[in-house]
Amino acid sequence: MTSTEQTPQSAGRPRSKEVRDAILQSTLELIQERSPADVTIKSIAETAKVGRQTIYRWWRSRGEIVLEALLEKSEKHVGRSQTDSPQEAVAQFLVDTVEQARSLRRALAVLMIDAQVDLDFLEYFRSKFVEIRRSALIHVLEDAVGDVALTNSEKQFIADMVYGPLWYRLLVDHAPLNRAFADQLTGLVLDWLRWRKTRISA
Amino acid sequence: MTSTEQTPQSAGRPRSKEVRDAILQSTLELIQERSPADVTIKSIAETAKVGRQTIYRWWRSRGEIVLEALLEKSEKHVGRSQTDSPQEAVAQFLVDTVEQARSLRRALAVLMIDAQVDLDFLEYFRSKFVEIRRSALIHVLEDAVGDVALTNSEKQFIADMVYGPLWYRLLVDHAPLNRAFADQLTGLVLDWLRWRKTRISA
DNA sequence: TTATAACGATACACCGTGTCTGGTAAATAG
DNA sequence: CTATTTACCAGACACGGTGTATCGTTATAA
Repeated sequence: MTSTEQTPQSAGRPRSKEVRDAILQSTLELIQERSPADVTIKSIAETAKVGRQTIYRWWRSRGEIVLEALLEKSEKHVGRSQTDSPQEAVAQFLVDTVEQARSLRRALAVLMIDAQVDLDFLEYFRSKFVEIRRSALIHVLEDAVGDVALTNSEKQFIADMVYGPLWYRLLVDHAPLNRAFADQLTGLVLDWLRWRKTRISA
Repeated sequence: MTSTEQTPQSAGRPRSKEVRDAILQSTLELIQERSPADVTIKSIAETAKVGRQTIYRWWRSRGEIVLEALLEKSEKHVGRSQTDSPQEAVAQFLVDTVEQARSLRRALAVLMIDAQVDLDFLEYFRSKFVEIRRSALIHVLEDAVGDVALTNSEKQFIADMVYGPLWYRLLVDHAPLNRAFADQLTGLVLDWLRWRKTRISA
C-alpha cells in the first residue's frame, strides 16, 4: 500500500523516480526550515514543483512521506563501524542512535505528531519504525549478555529504558541529545546487563 | 497571561466562572470522544455553548486550555495516601503517576502534540507541567536516599528514566500503562537508589 | 446614570484539505 | 502506427477551522 511497492510494469506511463525523490527531499528540507504546522501537503508540492494529486496518489498522509524519507536516509547510513567487544558495540549503537535522533529531531517529532492524530499511521509507524529500532537494540544487547537468555519481558523493559528517555528528550527538549546522554544510557544498560548475568535465571 | 490570573476587579462585567468551567469540562469530554484533530476551538465553543471569542479572550491556544483543565483536575486529586517507609512512598508515587497517565492518556497526548507545533507553548508546558512532575518525583526520591546527596545530573537522569518510558508508552502505545509497568519502574528506581547509597560519593 | 468589560452570535478573509477534471507525456498491447 | 493505460501538472471546487471584528446584551464599579 506504500509507494515503495511497485507494480510489475503492466501498462501506462511509469512512475517518475525523479518526482518521488524531489518530494521526499523537499519534505525533509521543509521540516528543517519551517514549523511542523507549516509543513503541509500543499507546501511540499509547491517546493518540489509537483502537482498535489501526484502526492496523494502515492502517500496517504504527511506522516507516510516523512517516514519513507527517513527510512531511505537511514538505509544509506548502515556503515557499521568495527568494535572489539560486544559491550563496545552496545556503546557504539547508543552513540549512533542518539546522534541520529539529534540530527533528525524535527522529522522524528513530526512522525510522532502525525501518529497521535492518525491511528492507522500510528500502527504503521510502530511496525515500520519503532519495532525495527527496538529489535536492533535487543539484538546488540543479546550479543553482550552472551549465553544468558533474556525473557521477553526483560527485552521490552530494556528497550523502553533506552528509547523512552530518548524520545522524551527529543520531544520535551529539556536536555540535550549529546554524547553525555548516550554515555549515561550506555552506563545504565551495561550495568543492568552485568547485574542480569550474575543473577540465577528464575 | 493565562486565564488563572485575575485582575483586581477594576470595572466592567466580571469573568464568568460558569463559562470557564464549561469550556474546560467540554474540552476534556471532547478529547475523550473525538480524534485530536477534531478537538478544535470551534468544536469546544459549540460543545460548551459559548462564543468563540470568549475562548480566544482567555487562552491563546488549545494546548493552554487542555493544560489548565488538567492542572485543575490534578489539584483536586492531591489526596496523598499514608505510607510506612520512604521506599513505599516511591512505589506509591509511581503507581499513582502511571495510573494518572493512563486515565488522562488522550489529553496528555494532545498536550505533547501542541507543544511540538508551538514553541512558546512547549516552554509553558515544560515549566507548568513537566518540571513540576519531575521535581515532585525527585522530592520523593530524596526522602528515600536519606542523607546521601544526589547531584543535579543524577536527579535529571533518574527523572528521565521514569518519565521517559512513561511518555513513550503513552504515545507509542506498544505496551500498557498498568500496575506491572509501575512495578518495573519502581524496581529500577529502588535498585538504583540502593546502588547509589552503597557507593562512595565522589 | 455612565463607563467599562464579558458574553453570545454572526460575518469575514484566509488557508489547507481532499477530490475532480482537462490537457499532456510516456509507457505497453495489438 | 494506433489505441489504451497510467503518470504528471495545473487549476478549480466545496468543505471546514482559524483568528479577528462587530453588534446587541448583560453585569459590575464609580
